[in-house]
Amino acid sequence: MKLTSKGRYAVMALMDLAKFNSRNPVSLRDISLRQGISLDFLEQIFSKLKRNEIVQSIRGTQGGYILNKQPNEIKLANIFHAVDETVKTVQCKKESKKGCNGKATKCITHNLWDELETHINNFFENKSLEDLLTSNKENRIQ
Amino acid sequence: MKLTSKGRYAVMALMDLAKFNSRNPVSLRDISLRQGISLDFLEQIFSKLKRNEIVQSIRGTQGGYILNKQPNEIKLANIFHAVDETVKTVQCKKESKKGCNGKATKCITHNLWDELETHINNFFENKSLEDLLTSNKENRIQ
DNA sequence: TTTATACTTGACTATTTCAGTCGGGTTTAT
DNA sequence: ATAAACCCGACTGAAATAGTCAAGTATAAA
Repeated sequence: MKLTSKGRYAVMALMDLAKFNSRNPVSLRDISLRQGISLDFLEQIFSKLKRNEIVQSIRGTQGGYILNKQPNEIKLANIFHAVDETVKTVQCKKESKKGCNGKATKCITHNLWDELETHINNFFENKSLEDLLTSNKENRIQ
Repeated sequence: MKLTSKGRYAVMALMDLAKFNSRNPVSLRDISLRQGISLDFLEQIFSKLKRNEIVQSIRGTQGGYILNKQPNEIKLANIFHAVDETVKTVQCKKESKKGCNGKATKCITHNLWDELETHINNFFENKSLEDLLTSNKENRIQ
């Protein structure tokens, strides 16, 4: 099981954004430099974040992005959902009509993955950007 | 984030094994047919399960595999560990000496992934094969 | 003792996903 | 005007995944 970089970068970038979000928009170039993330990749990510109304963009010189909500209103679940980071425990989820493994019935472990998915989603839904910022401040990391 | 088929198959196969484990060994061929998993792939998986002392093998005609422990002693964590299914939330784990993203310090989100990893591992460590069998029986699936 | 069943091992491969790159835009403050 | 920034879609190399394939060895049963 693994999380992809896209989701991780999205969280890193949004934390960065929240930290420097004092009035003025923050450019992706700045985030790219501070966090060590490819600028092109960041653009892809922010295009999705914008579409999902997590950030607003301001074009032109001196432009950049700003948060579209308060940090405590932005849950990890929202972020991951925005960048298509899904918790697909297992393929049987997709073709839920015909059942798993090509058979008519649900596979023997189906409920397990359901449960796990819920377990992980709970974690993501109870964690906001603000929570991350606070715990980050306490620990004095970067 | 996703779980691979190897881990899922391992769990399916062990549940199948536990169910039909009344005295006689169960052949991979039977499991393959019942669960719709490639025999060759099952062989790879069971080679690991054996190495990790989760199952025992009996060679020759009428041979097969049997569980090496009671179902309540086999946790999901053991199974996943055996088949190299790891919860790698994020790459910064690997090179923990030099820090994440190539910088000297931990990345801004490091603690988050640590926490998530713990959260998921708790789930796996508190779930045994027996638990799965019971809840499966209740739901009358397959 | 032959034979069929079943485990054992390691190399190979097609497909998909990931993480990013590249090349073109458009908008707007200065 | 021009440079800084956002915007957008296509492309690509590398790695991981999900198997396949081939060539064994062990053993129960006929």
